[in-house]
Amino acid sequence: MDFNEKNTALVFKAFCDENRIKILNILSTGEKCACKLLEALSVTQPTLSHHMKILCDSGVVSARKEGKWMYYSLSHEGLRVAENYLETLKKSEKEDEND
Amino acid sequence: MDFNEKNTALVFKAFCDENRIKILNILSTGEKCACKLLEALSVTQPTLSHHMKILCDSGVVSARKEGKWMYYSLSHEGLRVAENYLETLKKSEKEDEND
DNA sequence: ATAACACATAGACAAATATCTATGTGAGGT
DNA sequence: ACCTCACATAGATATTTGTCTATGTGTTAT
Repeated sequence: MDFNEKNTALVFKAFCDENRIKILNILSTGEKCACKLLEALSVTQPTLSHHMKILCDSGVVSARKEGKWMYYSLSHEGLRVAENYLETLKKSEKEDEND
Repeated sequence: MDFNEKNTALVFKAFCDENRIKILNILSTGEKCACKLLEALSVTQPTLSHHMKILCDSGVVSARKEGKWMYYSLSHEGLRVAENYLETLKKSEKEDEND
């Protein structure tokens, strides 16, 4: 479980933009087509595409192509990386209390 | 538990910069003085100050003044907000499976 | 009171990022 | 083959952000 700072920051890039949070919230209700996300977001299609790339790169979202459509969904493994980091922060603190 | 997108993004700003991750990692071993953080970071003092402000604003770090020194530590409540959001994402997904 | 120290704030600047328009790509339908 | 549709990529631009130098503020020591 090696957390270098750069990678950790990359994972959390997924969560530090308002539009991406909106996207994540929508995906939390299940897999969605890109066109559905586009309807909900008041940005242009290339802008959505840009955010989806960041979300996929961070590992928090996974993509699936079906014909001409792209389907996006939350990645449990990606979410777990973020959760694990937060957990690690808390755990170290507890260990410190024993010093 | 109202998560508006802007606030949620704000909380996660804490985690999406490499230097701030370094700071959080250090704070995970317990409360530290600003000067200790400065030693560890190869940035100038005002830059550190800038990052500490972001971390405090996000709620993930809390500050304490003692004489001329500032002491920073992780805030469990702040971390919990981040954790809760991640948890919410996963939970909604599960609920969706029952549709 | 003055000086020194620890940190914050202001302002400048470069790099990164979010957004757009225009265009490319690849899959289906006619 | 051609067109259309859904999405990606390229490139331009404005905004945001990370960093610096210079300076301000408040605390402690002399």
